[in-house]
Amino acid sequence: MDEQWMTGQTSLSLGLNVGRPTARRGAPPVTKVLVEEDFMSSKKNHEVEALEAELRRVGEENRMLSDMLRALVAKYSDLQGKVSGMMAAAAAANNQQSLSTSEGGSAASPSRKRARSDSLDTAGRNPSPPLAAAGSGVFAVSVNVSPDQAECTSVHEPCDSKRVRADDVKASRVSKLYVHADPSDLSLVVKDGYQWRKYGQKVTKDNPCPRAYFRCSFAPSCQVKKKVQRSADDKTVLVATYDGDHNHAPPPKQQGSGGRKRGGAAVLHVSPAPVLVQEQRKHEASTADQVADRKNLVEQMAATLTRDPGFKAALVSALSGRIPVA
DNA sequence: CGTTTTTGACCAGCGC
DNA sequence: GCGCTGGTCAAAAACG
Repeated sequence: MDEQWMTGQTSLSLGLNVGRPTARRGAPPVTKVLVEEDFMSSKKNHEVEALEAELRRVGEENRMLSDMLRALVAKYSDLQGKVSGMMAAAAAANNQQSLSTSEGGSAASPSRKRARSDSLDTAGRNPSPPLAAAGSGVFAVSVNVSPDQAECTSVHEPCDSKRVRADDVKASRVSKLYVHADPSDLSLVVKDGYQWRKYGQKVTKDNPCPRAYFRCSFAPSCQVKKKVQRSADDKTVLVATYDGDHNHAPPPKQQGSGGRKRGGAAVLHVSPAPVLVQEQRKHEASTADQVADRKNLVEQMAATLTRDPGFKAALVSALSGRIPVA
């Protein structure tokens, strides 16, 4: 990170009082010390000076962290806009390319192979889960990437590509969804508007929380799979990994279909949906709406994060080791 | 009774 | 070849 973006930001009232309250409480009032303890005054003075210096340093650090967080949010917003623009451009380019080569082409690249297999069920396909609107303070971020990139885009999981098989690469896209769930809710259920049937659960090596495996139960032919696991870092965050695309329209909004209770978290989908050729025009028409939605979401996420004392603590601990103390 | 969840067993890929 | 690990299967249990 360069310094400029940090210094450009000046005020953000986050209440990041890093260590300040305890320092204050630990130090007796200066005047009292000076009056009552003459013989120790010089020693106490030193302590007070040290504490004041520490206080100033912590205050400065507090301000710096606030600035960094603000800049981070601003940069995130900016990058999100750029990424969506690039994805739209790339999709448009792919659209043109596939249109020019899809008929009668013999030298099929891997990506074209996938596109062809996808085309079998392209009609009526819904590219990404129609995630339900979030409740207040609940958010999720989804990243749509190619399968081999997917493992590296997660903040919560280490890059681990050894399990990426050839047929996985050939398979359809992978997207990740981060859902802020109630910590007291132990279920691994992410409400995303589709019906899922759990077919397995496993405890993985890198995370003590079990990982649940789901298949789409709405359409038997639908090959979409979903893995849900709590983040190892933050147990309140559910990480849902979607593997593939639904080949059917989303089910009508169910109020607990089948009568079964559906626990879990409300989510909010942030990412641009993976756009297929046939849906490209529709997508472009709604790009303006999506940009506006993303802006709102970024603001909502920032508000959520800044309200969360746990996030502040984690941010402070994460950054404290990286900021050189004078 | 049909559907979903649970859970131990099984399988395949990978590293040593 | 062996052990480890992630993913899937399938029978039994649970649920509405």
